[in-house]
Amino acid sequence: MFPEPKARGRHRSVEAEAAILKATLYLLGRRPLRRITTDAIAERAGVSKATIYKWWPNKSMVALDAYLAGMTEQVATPDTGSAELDFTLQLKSVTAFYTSPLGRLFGQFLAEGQSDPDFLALFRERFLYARRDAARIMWQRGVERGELRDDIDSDTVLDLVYGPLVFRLLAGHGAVNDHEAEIVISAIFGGIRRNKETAQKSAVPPGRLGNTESSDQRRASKY
Amino acid sequence: MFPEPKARGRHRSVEAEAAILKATLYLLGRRPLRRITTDAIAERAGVSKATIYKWWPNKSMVALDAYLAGMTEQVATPDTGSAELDFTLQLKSVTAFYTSPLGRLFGQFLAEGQSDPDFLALFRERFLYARRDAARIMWQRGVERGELRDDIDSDTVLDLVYGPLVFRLLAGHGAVNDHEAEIVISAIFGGIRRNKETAQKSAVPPGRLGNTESSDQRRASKY
DNA sequence: CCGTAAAATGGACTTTTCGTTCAGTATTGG
DNA sequence: CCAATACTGAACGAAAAGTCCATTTTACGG
Repeated sequence: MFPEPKARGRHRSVEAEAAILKATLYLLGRRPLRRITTDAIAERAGVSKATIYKWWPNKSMVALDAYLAGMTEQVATPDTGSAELDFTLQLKSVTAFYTSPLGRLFGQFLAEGQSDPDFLALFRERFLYARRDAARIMWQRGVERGELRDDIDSDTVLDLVYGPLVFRLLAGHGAVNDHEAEIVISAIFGGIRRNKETAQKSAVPPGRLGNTESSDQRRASKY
Repeated sequence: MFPEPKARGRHRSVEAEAAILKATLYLLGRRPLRRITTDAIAERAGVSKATIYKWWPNKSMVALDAYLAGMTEQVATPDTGSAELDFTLQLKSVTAFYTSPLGRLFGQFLAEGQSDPDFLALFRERFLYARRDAARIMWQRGVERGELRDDIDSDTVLDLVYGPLVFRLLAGHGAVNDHEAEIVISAIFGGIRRNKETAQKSAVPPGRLGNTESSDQRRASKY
C-alpha cells in the first residue's frame, strides 16, 4: 500500500516505464493495436524489449496501462437536475471521447478481448466497471427524484444507453456524434411505442411513413 | 450468371473449396478466429495453403464465406400482428443464435474488423445489412399499424434493439439470453421515463429504490 | 488425336512477429 | 565490498503469414 523505496537491488526505472507508456500511446494513435509490434514500442521508447516483457505479459497489457494512464478522466458526469439531460450530456461526452484517437482504443480492447478472455476480464475490471459505476449514479438520482422507472435494473439501462453507439462504433454503420446521442437518449427515455404523449409531440402526420433517410452515413436501403 | 465450364486451363476444384469451408467451420467452432492459422485450415482440408491464398486474400475472408455458407438462415422474422411481440421473438432468436458456436463468430468478425477496415466493410455488406433489412420490415409493419412512432428512423431503432446485447456479447458483462431479451425490448418499447402507464404497471412501491441486484452475472456494485 | 497455352494445385520457401534467453553491465541497500 | 535486482543488446526458436515455382489438369486449335 505504501511507497516502498526499500528494494534491495537496482530500482525499477520510472523513466523507462514512462517512455514505454508514452511510446505505446503514440503508436496507438497511428495504427490499430493489432498492427503494433513490441519491437516498435521498445525502439521508440529507447528501451530493450526484455524490459517490456519483464513488467508486462504482452503488448495488450501495456496498451491498457497506457490507456488508463493517458486518460485523465475525460468524460463528464453531469448533475443538472434532469436525468434525461444528464444522460444526454454524458452520452455526448462519451461519443466525443470514443471517436477521439485515444477513445478509439475502446474498440481495439474489445476486439483483443474476443480472443483473450483474461484480458477482457481485466478490461472490464479496470475500465468498464469504473465507467459504469459513475453513470449508475446518474440513474439513481433520476430514480430518487421520481423521474425514472424504479422497476428497471440500472445495468439494463446502461446497456440501453451505451449499447447502440458501441454497436455503431464497432460495426461502423451509422454515425456516432452529438446528434445521434440526442436521438438515442430521447428514444430510450420516451420509448418507441406510439402513445398519447408521443402522438402529440410528433410533427409528422400519421399518414406519412417512417424511413425518412435522415442518416447520411447509411447505404441505400433495399426497401 | 450462367455456369461456365468454359475456362481455358485446369478447373477450380469444388471439392477443395468445400473442404476448405468445412474445415474452417470446424475449427471456428473450437477456437477464436484469431487463433486459427491458415496452415491448420489447409491441413484439415487436405489442401495446399497456396490454394487458399489463391481464392481468398486472408483467413478472415475464408471465415466469412464459411459463416455465410454454413448459416442456413437460423434467425426468425416473426409476424404476429404485434410489433413488440415480433421484436421480442426476433431478439430471443438472435440471442440464441449469437450464443451458439456459429453465432459467436459475430463478435469475432467485429473484432477482426477493428484492424481491417476492408473486411469490416465487407462484413457489413454481406451480413449485417441483410439482417438489418429483414428486421426493418418488422418495424415498418408496426409503424403502418400505428403501433409505433413514425418519427424515429428505423436504423436508430435497430441499434436500440440490438446494441445492448451486442455490447454485452462483446464486453462479456451481463447475460445474453431470452430473459434479458424480453427486458430490453419491453424497456425500449415503453421507455425508461416514469409516466402514468409505467407507474400503474410498477409492482414496486415508490419508496423502494432500484438497484435490486437481480442480474446474477454482475459483480458486486460499489454503491 | 496431339501439342500447347492457360489455369490450379502442392510443397517448399521467405518474412514477420512474438516471446525468451543469456551474458554483460549498471545501480542500490546493507 | 557484496548481494540483489534491473536494464541492455543480441541472438534465438517457434509460430504464422504470405509467396514462388514446379507440376498437374484442362480446353482449344490444328
